[in-house]
Amino acid sequence: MSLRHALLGLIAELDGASGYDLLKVFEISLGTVWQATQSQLYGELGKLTDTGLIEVSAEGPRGRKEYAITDAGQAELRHWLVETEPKPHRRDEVMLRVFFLDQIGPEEALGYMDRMIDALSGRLDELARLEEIVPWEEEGGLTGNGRLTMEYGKRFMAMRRDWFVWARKQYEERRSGAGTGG
Amino acid sequence: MSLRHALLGLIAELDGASGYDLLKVFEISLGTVWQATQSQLYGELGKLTDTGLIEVSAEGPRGRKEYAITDAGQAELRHWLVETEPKPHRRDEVMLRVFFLDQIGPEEALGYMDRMIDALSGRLDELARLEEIVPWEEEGGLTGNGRLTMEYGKRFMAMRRDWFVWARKQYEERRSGAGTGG
DNA sequence: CCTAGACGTGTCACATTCGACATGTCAACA
DNA sequence: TGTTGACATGTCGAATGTGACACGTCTAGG
Repeated sequence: MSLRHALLGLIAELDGASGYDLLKVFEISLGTVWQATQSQLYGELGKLTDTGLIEVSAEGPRGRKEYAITDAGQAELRHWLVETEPKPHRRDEVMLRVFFLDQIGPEEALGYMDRMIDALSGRLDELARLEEIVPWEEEGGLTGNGRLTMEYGKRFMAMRRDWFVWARKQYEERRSGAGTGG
Repeated sequence: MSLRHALLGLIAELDGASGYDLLKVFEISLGTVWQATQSQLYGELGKLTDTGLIEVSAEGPRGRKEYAITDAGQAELRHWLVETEPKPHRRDEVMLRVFFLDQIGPEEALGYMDRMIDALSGRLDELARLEEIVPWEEEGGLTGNGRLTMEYGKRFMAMRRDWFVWARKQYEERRSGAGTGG
């Protein structure tokens, strides 16, 4: 269960963040690699506080609670980072559909691939635009890792787009091959 | 919820498959894009049968049940494939850790990246070996899509490995830059 | 005959996740 | 003064997923 560790890491980096702040980070910055809903987040903050891995370091207006990581939390974060191995948890709906593309007509299958190629190209454009806007040299915050993640995002989208272009070509070749041959 | 549709698609392609057979497919062939545990799978087969999307087409030795897709199931599968859009559900523990690599010492951070590079290289070797062994020209089954998935797996692993190599270099440059500069 | 191992189905308790709902505060502006 | 919208925290039920357990059958080989 990594939401716990995502929160722990975030609180360690962003000192004095509230649940609301953290939610924004999940939406914007961390969202590429890990997602969390609001109810999940507040629930987990409660559990982490109960377990003593984080603590409420200050309270602000509107019931705002600012969190800080405790020594126990730091130890747990470190343990997770250096002593446990990540297990890839593969679950990809886009690729799952590709698996069953035989089940629908060729027009629709090609349509699906075209839509995916368009969507991925769009995402790549967005990323390129975003990269120009973001103030990379700014102090504090996650921009160091943000840059790495941004590059990963770009490579990932490009790889997928290129694969779809290739798969589409394969599909058409198989199709025309079966048509003229046999 | 895509497990339902993964099963539906599989039963449509592999006629007369049992739960046990399907489990093998998840372990070997489909595992790259979608995972399922045994308890999940049998549970879902029961639900699909109750809903009338699949039916038990034959019973074999050892209580074996063979499943077939019904017209309603075919319609549902088709609906899912052509009329709904996949929502990417990003959750990647390996990349999540990268986000928090600042939290540990440089030796350990570089160690993590090296381990990832090794692991990915290993996976790529495995895939190359597997590709030579698999009888691609065989009739029936998933080899058509298997080939697409195989290529995707190769590109995905290679992309990640290359990214880690790049990120490692970035990390070292930032480190020595901060050390000699400033 | 016995037994190991593949084949085969199923349940149960627990944890995690999701989406919707409920509640309230503070600042800005008409 | 009223109201809009960002800030802010929380609960609840239902769906999903995980790992362990429980049970029974058929085949090959010692």
